Amino acid sequence: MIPKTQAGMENKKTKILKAALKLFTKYGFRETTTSQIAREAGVANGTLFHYFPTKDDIIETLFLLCSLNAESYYRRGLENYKSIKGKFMQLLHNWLNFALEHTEQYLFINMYLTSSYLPQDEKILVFSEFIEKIIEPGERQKLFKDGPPELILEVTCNLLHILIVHFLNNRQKASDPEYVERALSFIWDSVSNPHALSHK
Amino acid sequence: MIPKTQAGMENKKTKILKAALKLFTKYGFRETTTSQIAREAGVANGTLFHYFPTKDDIIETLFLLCSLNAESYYRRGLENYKSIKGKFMQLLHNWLNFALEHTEQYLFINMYLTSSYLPQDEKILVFSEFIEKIIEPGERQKLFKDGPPELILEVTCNLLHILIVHFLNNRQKASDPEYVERALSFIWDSVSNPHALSHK
Amino acid sequence: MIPKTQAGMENKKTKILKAALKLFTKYGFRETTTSQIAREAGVANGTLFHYFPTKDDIIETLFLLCSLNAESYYRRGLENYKSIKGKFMQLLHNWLNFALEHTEQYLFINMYLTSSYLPQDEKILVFSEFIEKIIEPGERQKLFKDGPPELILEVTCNLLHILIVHFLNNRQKASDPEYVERALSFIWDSVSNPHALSHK
Amino acid sequence: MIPKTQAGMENKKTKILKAALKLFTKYGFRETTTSQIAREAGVANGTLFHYFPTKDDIIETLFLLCSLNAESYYRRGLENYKSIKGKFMQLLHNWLNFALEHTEQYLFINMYLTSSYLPQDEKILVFSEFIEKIIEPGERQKLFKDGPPELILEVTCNLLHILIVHFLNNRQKASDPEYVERALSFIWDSVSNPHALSHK
DNA sequence: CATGAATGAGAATTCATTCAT
DNA sequence: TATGAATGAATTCTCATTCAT
Repeated sequence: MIPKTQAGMENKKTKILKAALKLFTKYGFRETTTSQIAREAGVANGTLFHYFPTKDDIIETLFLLCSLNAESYYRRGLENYKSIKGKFMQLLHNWLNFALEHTEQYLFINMYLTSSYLPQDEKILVFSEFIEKIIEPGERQKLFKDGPPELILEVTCNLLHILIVHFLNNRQKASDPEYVERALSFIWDSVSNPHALSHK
Repeated sequence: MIPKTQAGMENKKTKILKAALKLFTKYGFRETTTSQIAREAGVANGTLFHYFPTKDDIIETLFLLCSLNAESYYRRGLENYKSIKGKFMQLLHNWLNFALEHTEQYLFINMYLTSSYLPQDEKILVFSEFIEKIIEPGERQKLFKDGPPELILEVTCNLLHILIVHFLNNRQKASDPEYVERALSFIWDSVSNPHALSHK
Repeated sequence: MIPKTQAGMENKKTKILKAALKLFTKYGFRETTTSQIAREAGVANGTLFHYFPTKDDIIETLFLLCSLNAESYYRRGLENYKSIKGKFMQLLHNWLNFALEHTEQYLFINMYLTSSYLPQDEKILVFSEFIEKIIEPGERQKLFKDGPPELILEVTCNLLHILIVHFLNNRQKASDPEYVERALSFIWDSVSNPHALSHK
Repeated sequence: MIPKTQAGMENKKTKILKAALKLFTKYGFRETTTSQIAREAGVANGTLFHYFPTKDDIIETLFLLCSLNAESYYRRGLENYKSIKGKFMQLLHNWLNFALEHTEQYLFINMYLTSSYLPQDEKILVFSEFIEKIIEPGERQKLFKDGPPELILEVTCNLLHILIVHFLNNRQKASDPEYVERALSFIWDSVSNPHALSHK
């Protein structure tokens, strides 16, 4: 995730971010103190504030970095699919892979988006593209159940999250493509219109 | 006739719990301080600790009370249904009604179960009965999708929560029995085995 | 100054204010830390913040109290004088007496009004009455030199301050009424119009 | 020809001093941080400490430099006057001119001498010459009011400061020689013995 | 039972200063 | 000489908890 550029200089910043990522996902935002982060990172307390003026800055920076990394995942292979359902399913796979390969980052994004630590309006909508490219076109094709796109998004994200947590706790099952496929289809089944002719 | 002193005693304890419930659900566990609770309850700071040795005790007590109240709701009318699906759907209705009538209590239970304020292992499993009475029998009848009962439970609870929040924000829709029925069926659709003959 | 009411309750608050008054006048606002004040007052660090939410609150409270005390001094005997000059001179004596009897309080007021620690606009004009009752009427009678009333006030206050500091460092001279009278007349000489017939 | 390296060296030192002078007079000693000074000077944080081992060193150096500059002003034209009053008045004009032409330097000297940032005993008496050459001889001639020379000095400096601030805020008035003359005479009137025959 | 003053262990943050390069 | 990353002691302030009354 965080670039490991020219040694020394970025090193401490990286260490701080790594420590923060680890502790935040383990204990929560408020439960993690800046001195814990500094200690875990092996730097002095003041060093942390040399790089990040406030605790919130660490959180925002982490969110930005994790989002960028996630983005590089969730676009993958979308062009291979013409159908909405194909794109939808691919996106679920992409998120799952991201979560499997960058578990802390995935958990951090989830924490950030659901936390009450930060005011709602500061949260960037990472999923706007998902709505624009998949849900709204899908609705025009009557592929999804009736209801506001936000609700479809909510249901999708939450079900996906549950399944992701399931796979994180049972990593061996994540190696079985068939099992994964079946699990992820539940999501489509939940939000798609059963009467639609979704001729894949 | 209830003796005055005892009434008084219960009064303050109750006031504290009510204040805590209100503030916790509004601002979160860490964001609510014990002195805020005392002020809201109209009692002295020390009085709060007379009844509850620690802040966590208030939270635990509230969870217990809310759980008991919830329990009295979610058993309602279950005996009217023989089929697993009937019981399952009734249970969803019960939770929804509980949330509509005791919104703060419902939100508190949800907060408690998802919060990182308390270590995971302290959280009591409120839904064990749900698993024993509905999911496990249902699985034996192949009514549910394959997967561990905990996963079915998780999916059910999360979808239900999303819908409940939707209804809390759109209370007038909650008065339309047909709309409610349709919304809650999505949950059954998500977790039930489509190939099962669920002849109610 | 600070009321010593019913023992215990006010005690700590009083101790804190006394300690703050002493340290602020000795070392300045920024140079005095809240823990120094707490230590000097013999109370715990948190106790200080139990009574005063912020450091600035201590300063504001002290200023208010000192101002009230000063007020009770600088009105004394003014009614005995009909002439502007008589009132003017009496006021100088009153301030001097206040400074001699409540040195720290006088120094605190002076610090507060000249400090850059607090934003200008928060400073209450303690001398508005002086301008209204003495300088402006005096100007209408052409008793003072030409110039904005604020400048007359400034010169008066500054000269007075210099003399007060002189007397604080040479207290025995303050016991010589003649010497005091002569010293304070310098101020009148500086700001009064030499051509005016100030027939006392 | 000035060697490049040396020029560079002086350059940075000068930049730091200029930046410090600007910021100190604008915000105060404690309110100005060393990194603000470095930033304003356009040098690295460490560079500042290469030239000045401590923050206080910057302040002391500035005071020395400003004092030297002031000195070059306040001696000007003194030799044209034989009388004490003539010299006294010339000195006031010199200070005023210094303040008008080097406002920040004047304000810095004033700040330095009145600040509680530095312990009293570190403050050097800049005005010893004033006392030796003007006040003490003047007192022997009974030109000044009775009182210790330090008091005469204090009164003079403070009144002068008030007037200087007045002129800094009303620079157009400083261009009117007659107005200036009248304003500065107030000072002489305040400290001089009215019974003395000050036949210039 | 009830009070609320008192506590003190941290919390986030600041900043003059150091030091390796 | 010049840099700027790194430091850590100190600062203001928070808050769950205690305790004498």
